[in-house]
Amino acid sequence: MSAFKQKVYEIVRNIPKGRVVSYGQVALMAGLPRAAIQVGWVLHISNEKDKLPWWRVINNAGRISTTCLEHTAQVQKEILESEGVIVNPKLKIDIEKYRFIPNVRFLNKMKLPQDYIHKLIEKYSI
DNA sequence: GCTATGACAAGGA
DNA sequence: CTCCTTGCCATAG
Repeated sequence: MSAFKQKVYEIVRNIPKGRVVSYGQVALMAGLPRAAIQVGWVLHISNEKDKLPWWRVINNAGRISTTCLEHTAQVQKEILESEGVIVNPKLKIDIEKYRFIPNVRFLNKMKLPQDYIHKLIEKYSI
């Protein structure tokens, strides 16, 4: 398994219940700022969906964007709502209200280079 | 190594 | 707000 996949798994596993993140955020935390689409791919092909809170990952527009036939957007909506996240009928979520902002300790856990972490802190003041 | 494929993102129309 | 286009980059074949 690639390091990228492992990081994605670890990050997604650590998203708190009732919070959400965007694909781009996960990519950023995995060390690949522009690999958002790959994050979706990793979740899509993952055979550990039962261990991963994949439903807490949505796109940056605050919309559920899965096309997976086994785990539909409707299913994702219901799981999120069961965690207290409000999803409107058009699958839209107030992402800024529920967005999970990682702290420095969380980033350190991801084993990213120190200078990369400092960049993130600088750029996003987290 | 090259091409096609996306559970994406950002900006324009 | 909703489409559409362009840029992106890890994988699969």
